[in-house]
Formats: sequence, structure tokens, C-alpha cells
Amino acid sequence: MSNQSGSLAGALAACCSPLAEEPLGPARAVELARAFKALGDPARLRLLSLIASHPGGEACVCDVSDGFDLAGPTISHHLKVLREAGLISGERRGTWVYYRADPGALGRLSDLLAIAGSGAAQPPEAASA
Amino acid sequence: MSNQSGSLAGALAACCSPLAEEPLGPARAVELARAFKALGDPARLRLLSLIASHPGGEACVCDVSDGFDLAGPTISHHLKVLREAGLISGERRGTWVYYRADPGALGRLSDLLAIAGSGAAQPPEAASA
DNA sequence: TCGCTGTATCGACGAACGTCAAAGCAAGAG
DNA sequence: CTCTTGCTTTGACGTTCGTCGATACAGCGA
Repeated sequence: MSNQSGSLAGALAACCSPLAEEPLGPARAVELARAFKALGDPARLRLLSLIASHPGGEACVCDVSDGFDLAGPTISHHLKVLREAGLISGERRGTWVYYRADPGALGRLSDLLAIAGSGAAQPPEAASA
Repeated sequence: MSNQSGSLAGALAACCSPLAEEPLGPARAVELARAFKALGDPARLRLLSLIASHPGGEACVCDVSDGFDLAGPTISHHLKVLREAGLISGERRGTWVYYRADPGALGRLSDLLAIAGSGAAQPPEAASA
């Protein structure tokens, strides 16, 4: 399990001019879409939030499972999706498995949207709308 | 068509403490997930980027369709998904329909991830673990 | 008016997704 | 070693999604 079992190891690492700066090539779009798709489920969004907001910055599955109406395997599945998207990493310590959010990956996704939201290609409606 | 035909009109408007600050309630998770899901497709990501990066901040469907291997109806479908997610808005001017990215919606999604990526719940891995 | 071009909706198909129960593996307790 | 607990994997089911062709609508020009 270690870090990421998936494919995007470096996908979010070598990131990307902001959305509005240049058209975003097909290949990069595929990798970024995989990350956003991982965020595109309420359960995963809550899991990620729960992990990121947990004291110490990490949470074990047992901490996180309470408050969900989902079966154990489903939780595990969602955590795997987040892991393979490079958004969290998991580590087994004794009996329990601890997950932790990846600040870098989240930050890069944030940057991708941020600049688009504030700066580039300045919509002429500057102050309006 | 006007602005958003969909459901999230205000969903992204009244946004949200950052991901790592507090656990993100179920209801809000559903609405945010809808936005991220809209970003979770390579074609839509490229479309959004193409629109956002287009000179003037807006692009008509014809501008955007070139360079895609997708049929017309499919492009139209993806634009509709982005529109219903509140990420773009469309306006018909004569024969053509022009789309424009919504900086506010993108910015709020960005903020949601940004703080999580930099600040809160500071992972103590610095010294501990 | 008719026809043409640009865009959207409809209906259908295959693929991917979210979910669960059952079974499997890892680690500690007895 | 065996049992129990925590988590993951497997296999299956129904639903949603991405894609397309056919069709319909909107606006312009002849």
C-alpha cells in the first residue's frame, strides 16, 4: 500500500499551467480529470475532508468510517480511489491503517482553478457580473 | 439557456469552509461533488480550459469544437454539464452561442482545495510521525 | 418563402461507477 | 497455534455516464 498504488504518481507532480492560460493538452487533461473525478463523489469528498481535518493530519479507517452509512468495503474502495488519484496516502501501523491528505496534490489542483478564477484571459466584465 | 439551466445555481455561491478545516457536511459534499464531477472528464476539462483561455474570455462552440474527435452532440452535452455545474455560462448571439467561464465558481473550488493544501491541520510529519 | 448552417435535445448502446456480501490477508491476544 | 479484530480484495448487481446518429430548433441569407 505504501504511498500510491495507482498510476498518477507523477501526474499531479509536474503540474500544469493554470486552466485559463493555455488550452490544456489532451494527455494532461486525462490525468487531471482522473484527480477531479476522484473528488466527484460526495463520500470521497467527505472522506478526504475528514482525513484532512483530523487532528494530527491523519486518520485511521476506523476513525473515518463512523458517520457514514456505507459498508466497510465501500469505504475501503473510496479510499483506494483517492489513493490512486494521488490525493491521499496510506500507511499501516500495527493493526490500523492511517491515511493522510497530500497537500501538494491538492494545492496543485487548487492552483489550476485559482488563476483561472482570478486572473488570466481577463473577462472584460472586470467588476461586474 | 441564459445562465445556468441546472440545479447548482447557489450551491457554489455560498461556499464552504476549506476541506481541512471542518468535516464537510453531507449536503454540501453532494453539491461540491457535482461540480468536481463536471471537471472529472478530460473533454470537459479541455473545453473549460479552451473557453477560459480564449481571447476575450469567451468562445463560441464552433471555436471550441475544432481539435476534438467528438461529435457535435457530444460537445453540446459536455457544455451542458459544465453549465449545469455552474462552471460556465452560455449566451446566444445571432447564429452562434458563446460560452464563458465563471471565475467565481472556479475560485471557490480552488479555495476549498487551497487551504487544505497549505494550512490547516498542519501535518506534524515535520518532526514527528 | 425556402433552404442552409450552427446548436440543442432525444433515444439508444456499451462502458464505467457505486454499492454490497462473501472471502481473504495482516496483526495482535489468548 | 487459534481466535478475533481491522482492513482489503473479489465478484456481482443495478445505476449512471460518455458517446453517437437522428431529429428538432434558431437565426440568417436568398
